[in-house]
Amino acid sequence: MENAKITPAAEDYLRTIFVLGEEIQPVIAARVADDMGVSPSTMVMTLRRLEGQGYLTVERRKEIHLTPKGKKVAEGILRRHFLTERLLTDILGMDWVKAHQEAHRLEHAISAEVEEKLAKLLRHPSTCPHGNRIPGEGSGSRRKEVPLHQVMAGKEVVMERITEGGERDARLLGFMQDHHLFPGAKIQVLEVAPSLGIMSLRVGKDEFSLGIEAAKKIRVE
Amino acid sequence: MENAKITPAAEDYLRTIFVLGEEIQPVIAARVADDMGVSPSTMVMTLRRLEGQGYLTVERRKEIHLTPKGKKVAEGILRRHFLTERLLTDILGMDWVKAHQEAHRLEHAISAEVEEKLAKLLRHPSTCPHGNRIPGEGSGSRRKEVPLHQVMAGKEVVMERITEGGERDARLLGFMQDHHLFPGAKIQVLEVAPSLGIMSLRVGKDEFSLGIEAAKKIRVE
DNA sequence: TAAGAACATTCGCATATACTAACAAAAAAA
DNA sequence: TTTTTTTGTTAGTATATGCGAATGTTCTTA
Repeated sequence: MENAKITPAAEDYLRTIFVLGEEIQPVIAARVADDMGVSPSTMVMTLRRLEGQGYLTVERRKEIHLTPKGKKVAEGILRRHFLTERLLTDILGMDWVKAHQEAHRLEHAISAEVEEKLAKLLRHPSTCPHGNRIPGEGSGSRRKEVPLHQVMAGKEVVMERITEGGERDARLLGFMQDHHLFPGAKIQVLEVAPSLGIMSLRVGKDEFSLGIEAAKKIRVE
Repeated sequence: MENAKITPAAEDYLRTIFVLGEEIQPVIAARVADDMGVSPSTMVMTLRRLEGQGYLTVERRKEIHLTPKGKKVAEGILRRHFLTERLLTDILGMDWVKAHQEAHRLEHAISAEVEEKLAKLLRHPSTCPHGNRIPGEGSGSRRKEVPLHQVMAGKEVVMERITEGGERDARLLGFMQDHHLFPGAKIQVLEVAPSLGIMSLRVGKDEFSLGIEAAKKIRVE
């Protein structure tokens, strides 16, 4: 087949569309443009190119759907992203916050062979440092997870992961690092105040508040 | 200053010009174009851009000279290239031949911070796997080295490095790997036949011939 | 249903990179 | 010095990415 070389930018679009598709129902150009911080006109052109290259289709209702080919690219880039994050944190000792940004650049330069060696070196980790599943490692034995903001006051839950979307929020990541909110951490939900858009949490002996919007990006239990 | 972001392609040009400058006297557009496998017209346009951005100057005699700014970029990319090669060979267990090619892509995606962590993890290696000095590590305590093709028959020498230019020759790299011609290897020069363009070597108990042209890319003693 | 908000599209433009083809200039060889 | 070879330069094209401004569509909501 036309195993045409794909550009970093195209990989980013496909990844975004894929990730977005796991969170919102109809993935539409405006959503993607928002997410990528790109103008509407650029979006139109890019979608045309990607459609022409067989990575996706745009339905009558303007819904964007990845083809198997496009999905494969998206999962591949996600996998390399997560493996790179693990390399950066586990082997190079880089912190949570930066690892994501750095991986975002490196992921496009990693070949199938390096990807393989990396997975081996890291002993085939099943998740990235932020708790997200690494495509292609282990089966989908994902426990039932709940967004943190839906947990009722009084309950204790275990932090599972930050969504892919949340990973890009450096401030949130930094905040979580400061409060030791890592995957596996036990969280006590003290209070939920939707009217204020805030919830109170305790991790260990540390009590603090978190915005509901931010809590939506954290999955627990 | 105008700390403009530099593109991967520009980094490659600057690196090539820098490396070429260590091997041939007047670095001229045609040389660089050859080396990069790019058309003359592309070369002209690119040189204009790079000159306009203050990375280099083109003298009256068409000689290309890097400015301090350009040299800094070139050394930086070389340093990241070599560190990446070490990561690939020493940590990931990748072979000599592939490490170079892979590093060539990864080097452009490595930030100052990752570079630092990498150097630390690798314990500040002074050379790349092919024996080339890593800029910024240790002083220039380079022993006097000689191109292999200038060694007279009967002498025994120690393999020092493959030049940066030679690193890109995958065939040569593979050949050397097959014959255990790594930095530090002892080489006995059995015969030199310039008329045939060939010289005979012995490494351990392995005797073989090598082209003079290839030998020029190997530095010994 | 009419108005406004949200979304998509077109147009014109810009940059970095690269090519071919034609042509000009300079350097080296005969 | 004349010829040949090597180099450099222009011009015209192309692709991938991106922008803003103007214009259409479509959807929602009052």
